[in-house]
Amino acid sequence: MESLYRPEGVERRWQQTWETEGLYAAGAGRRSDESFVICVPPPNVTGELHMGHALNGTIQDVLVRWHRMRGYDTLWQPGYDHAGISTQNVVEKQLAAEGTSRQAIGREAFVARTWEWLETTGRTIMGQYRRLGASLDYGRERFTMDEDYVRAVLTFFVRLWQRGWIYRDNRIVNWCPFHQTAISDLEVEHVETDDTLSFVRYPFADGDGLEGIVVATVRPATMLADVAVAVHPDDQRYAAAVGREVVVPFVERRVPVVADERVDPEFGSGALKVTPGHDPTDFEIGRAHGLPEPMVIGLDGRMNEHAGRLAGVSQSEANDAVVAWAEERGWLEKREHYRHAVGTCERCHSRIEPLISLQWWCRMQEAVAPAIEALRERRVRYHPESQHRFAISSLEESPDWCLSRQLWWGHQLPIWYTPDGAAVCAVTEADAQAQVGEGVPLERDPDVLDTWFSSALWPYATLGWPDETPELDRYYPGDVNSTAREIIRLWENRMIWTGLEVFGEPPFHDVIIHSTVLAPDGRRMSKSLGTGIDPMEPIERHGADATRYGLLKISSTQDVRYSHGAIEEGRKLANKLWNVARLVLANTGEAAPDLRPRALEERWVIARLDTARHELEDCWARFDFASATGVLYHLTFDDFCDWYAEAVKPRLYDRDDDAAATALAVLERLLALLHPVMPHVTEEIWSQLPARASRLIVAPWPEADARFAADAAALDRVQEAAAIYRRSGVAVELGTEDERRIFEAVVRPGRGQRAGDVEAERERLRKEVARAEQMLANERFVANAPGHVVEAEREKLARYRRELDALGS
RNA sequence: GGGCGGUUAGCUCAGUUGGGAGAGCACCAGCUCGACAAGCUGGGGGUCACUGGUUCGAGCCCAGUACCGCCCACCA
Repeated sequence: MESLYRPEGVERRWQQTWETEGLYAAGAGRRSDESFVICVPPPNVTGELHMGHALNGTIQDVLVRWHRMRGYDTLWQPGYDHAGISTQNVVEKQLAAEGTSRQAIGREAFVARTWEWLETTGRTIMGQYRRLGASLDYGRERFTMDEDYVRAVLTFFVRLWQRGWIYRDNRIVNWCPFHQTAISDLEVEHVETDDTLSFVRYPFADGDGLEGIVVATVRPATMLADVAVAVHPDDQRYAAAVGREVVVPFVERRVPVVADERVDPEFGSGALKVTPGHDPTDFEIGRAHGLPEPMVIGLDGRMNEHAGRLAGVSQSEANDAVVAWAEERGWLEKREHYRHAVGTCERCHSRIEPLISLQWWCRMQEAVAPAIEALRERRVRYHPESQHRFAISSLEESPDWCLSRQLWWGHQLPIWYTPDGAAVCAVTEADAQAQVGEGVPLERDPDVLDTWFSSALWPYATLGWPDETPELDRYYPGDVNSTAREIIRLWENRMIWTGLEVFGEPPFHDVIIHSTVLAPDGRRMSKSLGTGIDPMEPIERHGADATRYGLLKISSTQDVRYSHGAIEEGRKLANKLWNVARLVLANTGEAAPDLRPRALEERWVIARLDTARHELEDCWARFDFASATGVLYHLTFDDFCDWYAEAVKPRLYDRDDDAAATALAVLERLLALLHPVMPHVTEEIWSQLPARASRLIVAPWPEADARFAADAAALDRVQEAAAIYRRSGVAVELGTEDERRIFEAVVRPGRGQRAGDVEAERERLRKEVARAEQMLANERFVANAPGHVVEAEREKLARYRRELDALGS
């Protein structure tokens, strides 16, 4: 064994071994009927592992490995999301580079081309998960476009249809002119943008031309589709105007002035031009007042055929034309700089065009009610608690879900139209035909479903639903789900309500919302900012174990900075472990692991290991992974290496059989405790221990062992004496042979120890004594402080006095 | 605008019923002994963002302020 632990080869070797030996598969090492199930958030099939995946993968793997060691039937379900827009985007770009387009090659060829691309280039992340040491059951990989999965999606859609929650309506949507599709509110990214606010006068139709109402707009081109001017009902400035008519500039159309509470009297002039066709608020006002809904902007983002002489021109040209027209007539009051948030497509960053379009929707209110109840009753709990409240309020606010997308890559809607326009919904065309009768021609709706629709079924569609499968029976409902904060609405909440809809039970009982990992400078990690750090880099440099440890260590709060130091600490820990194992292995001869504690340091370290076991279990149960790393670090460095190993070392050199057998046994326990976080180095060392019954990955998690709990403080006197000696050079008298032996072994007095400063140490202790005396002399403290606090203070005082006494005065 | 998180050592961060300010890294010094390309030991270094309040006692609880960040949001 080399003295420097080199993770590269070791980690890859174990990753392969575990997988080929079937130890990642569901049920490996199972010793109990209880199951433990996590489904991985299906990454985009086009994507690569980023830091968030690495942290999330580590968190899930720790829980899975811990439960596997405890004998649960564990299943960690892997797979991919087809990522509708994203994937279509990639392939379209390729086609563009080849001088063609999806329209040119047609839908069938396009979909075939996408599949082809996926086979060659997609699906890279699971390889990266393997490199992280993630013990997913890779043999069960599922894809949201698998044949069976598609059937699940369509079946669920039909179910919603039968519930009466699916409807088709002309409503305002977020239209991406680049992707040529509607996208949901949640896919719109608001970006601060510099703009110009134009104040334009709308003269009264029956006035002399100078009077009128001034409105403010950043998009003068939409004036062509204005159907009213709205003011707040309580706004006295305009009270007299309500009911009159004004003339829309440029188009010179007469429109009414209406009163509506959605208008903010504080903004601009307090009057709002109403354009139901191109603005969400205006759309609502329009519907409330029964106004028409003309549109002047087309699906390509340019002015359409209803824009009169501006038809075909760009919006910015149209803006200029309208403003110029108003200015010529003196109807332009002013223009001012204006900075505001503009909706953009999160994939292509095109400016979103709100426009009215005919789409399929899902009514949400009734659908999510059971989920809200489940969350309130804590049958599902989000962690941390703040996210639980957020999840509930998100569900309460659920707007109807726009399900249709004008894409080709995805699950085509299971809806067919008859020649007279009636829509029927069925999983297969044959079923649809049966509904309308033989001989009636049917045409399938060309749209596909929102990508998140299929993700919402992930926990059970991966287990074979809608068929009744043994997997579904055994592994649904699952246990935990872990994901990023930003997809609580998009994914997490939807899995909960669909699971309740189908099974009456939520798909898991705990949801971990993990930290967002920011760049070291505190900015968001992103490719476009150049702040991204590829997790493969620390993995290759310092090892997956070190990276896992480091990511868990920093994951204490909701936004955390990536820290190289934390990963470095993980590397140190792995190296330390490796070396203490060398010490033990090199000096235990033919001994086999057997717990035969004969000496103080052995009973003590067993007690310490048991305390750490308990603390770790507590951490895992509370999903407090950051604290767990601290427990492991101090257990290894301070307790195991600095005290136990140093104390027992001379006995190992002397070939003490009991010490050797015990050393191997306590090392086993240490490795088991570390395994969920640092699986590779622990398995590597484990494989070199004699008499292995199994791999560490499926070895039993240490049982509670309270036999030596009373010895947890056994080294206190020695540790006290060591501290005094190291600072002052004075060796304090110790009571027992064991204590003196350990002191000699660990502190090694006389070997290069510098003189120390006795007087400085006395002074330090005198101050402590004085402070403690003062505390205890304070009657209010003694009367009000909890008993254990006062008692602790008394003990401290006694100890300091003892130590001072030992130094002589 | 709403919600949430953060502000503690040079850096990254712990600090869980309020009870002597901590860790890792970095820095300085000593040691080097048969695991440790290092390790061990000791040390310097902090108005716990700010202002009030509650309390015998506040990093922690309350009110407010200021910055930083994340998410959400239709103010044209």
